[in-house]
Amino acid sequence: MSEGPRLPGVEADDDDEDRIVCHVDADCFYASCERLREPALRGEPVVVGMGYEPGETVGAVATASYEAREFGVESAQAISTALEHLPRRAALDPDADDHDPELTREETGFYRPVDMDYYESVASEVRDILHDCADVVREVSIDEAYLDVTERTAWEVADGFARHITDRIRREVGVTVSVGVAPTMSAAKIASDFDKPDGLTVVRPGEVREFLAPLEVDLLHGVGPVTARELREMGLETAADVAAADPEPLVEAFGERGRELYDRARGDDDRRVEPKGEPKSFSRESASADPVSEPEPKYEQIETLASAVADRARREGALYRTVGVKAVLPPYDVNTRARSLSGPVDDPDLVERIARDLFTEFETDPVRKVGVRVANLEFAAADQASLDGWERRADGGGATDDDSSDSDPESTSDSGDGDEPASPNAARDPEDGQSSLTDFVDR
DNA sequence: TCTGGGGTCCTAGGACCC
DNA sequence: TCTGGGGTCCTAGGACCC
Repeated sequence: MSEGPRLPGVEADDDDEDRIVCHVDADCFYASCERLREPALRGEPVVVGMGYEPGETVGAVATASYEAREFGVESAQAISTALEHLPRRAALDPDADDHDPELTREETGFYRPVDMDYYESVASEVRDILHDCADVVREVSIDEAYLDVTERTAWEVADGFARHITDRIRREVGVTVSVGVAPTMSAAKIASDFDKPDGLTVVRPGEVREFLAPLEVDLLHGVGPVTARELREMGLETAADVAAADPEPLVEAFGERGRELYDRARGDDDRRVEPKGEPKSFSRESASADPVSEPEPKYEQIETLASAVADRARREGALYRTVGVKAVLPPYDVNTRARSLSGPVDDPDLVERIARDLFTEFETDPVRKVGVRVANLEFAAADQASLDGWERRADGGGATDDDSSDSDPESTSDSGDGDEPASPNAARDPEDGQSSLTDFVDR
C-alpha cells in the first residue's frame, strides 16, 4: 500500500530493502536473573533496587517483576515509595526493624540489590545464543539486542525462527525474552514490546504502517514525556496522526528528530543493523541521601569517582582527551563542566586534578549528586582484534600529516597466529601503551 | 515519581581560522 | 577599518534510553 509508483531512476539504492530484523528484549531481566539463582523467588513479587542495601530505604527501582508491578511498583521509583506499595517479605519477621504485625504474606515481596556482575554473566550466555542465530547482532544494552536474520530465515517462517530463539534462551539460560520481527529496526523494537512478557510479534513488510497507526505517540522510540506533550499540543496523539501530518512543523519544532519521528511513524527507517562501535565516554556518579554543603566530603567523592573512571578507561584500553564533572544541585539542577586536553592520555592523577579543579565552582554549594566523566576516547587498538570503522591512528612516528610513511596496511594485520597479535604500536612503544608525544603537538 | 546510574545524540553559542 | 561567509572545535545543557 505504502508503495506508490516509483519515480524512474530513484529506486536504485534498495533492492536489498527487505531485511528481516529481530529485536530481542529480556523480560524484567534483573529480576529474572535473581530468580535464576534463587528459585524460591519464582512467582513472587521481586524488586531489584539500585543503590539499595537490604533493610534500607534509599535507592531506586531498577527492575520490578510483573507480580511486583501489580502492586504499583514501577521502574525508576524511589525504593521508599516502592516499599509503601509493597512491603518487604522480611518485614513479616517479628525481629525485623520494619516489622508490621498487620502484614500478610500475600502483600509483601522480595527486595534485592543490583548485582551487575552476575547479570552480566547471564547476559553473555544470552549473547552467545543471539550471535549463533544471526549474522549481525547489535547489542543495545545488557538485556536488549537487534538481529539481522535476513539470511537465516524467510517471512513465511519468521515466527518459527523467532520462537526457536526464545526457546533456546529459555532452555539454555533460563530467562524469558520477548521478540519483535519486522522489516525495520524501529518497528521490530516496538513489536517486541507489544506482547510482553514472553511475547512474539511479527510485522510483515507492508503491514508496518498499519501496525503502528493506533499506537500512542509516546510508544515511539525517541519520544519521551517532553516530546509527547509537545506532540499532543500539536494535536498529534497517535502514530497515525504523525504519519499523516505535515512534516514541516515537526522539523521546525524538533529539528532533525522531527523528520525522524515523521519517517518512523510512517514505517520508514533505512537503518541497518550494525554492530555497536566503541564507547564514547565513561562516567561514574553517586548521589547522597541529603545535599552536601561542606567541600571536603565532596572532593573525596570526586577523587573516588575520578579514580574509578580512570581505572575503567585503562581496563578498557581507552585513552581520553576530555575530563568532565557533574554537580546536581537541589531541587534538580544539573551542571556539567568539561576540559579538553591537547592530546589523548591515560593518566589517573590528571583526571583527579582536573576533576577537582572543575569542581571548585561548586565547592560550597549544596550538592546532591556528583559525577566524573572521561570522553573523546581513543582506543589504542593494540590488542583488539580489529576495530571496524576506526582507522588505526599511526603513531605520530615522524609523520604529521602525510600518510606517505605508512607501511602497507597488510603489515598491520596479525597474520593469524594466535591471540597475541604483535601490534605495530606495541612494537614501537613497548612500555606505556600510551600514544607518543608527537600526538600532542598538533591539533 | 521530588529524581539512581550509565550511556547516546542533538543543539546552540562562542572562539578561532581562513 | 569594517565587513562577509564558511568551517571546525569546544562547552553546556537537554531529551531520551535502559
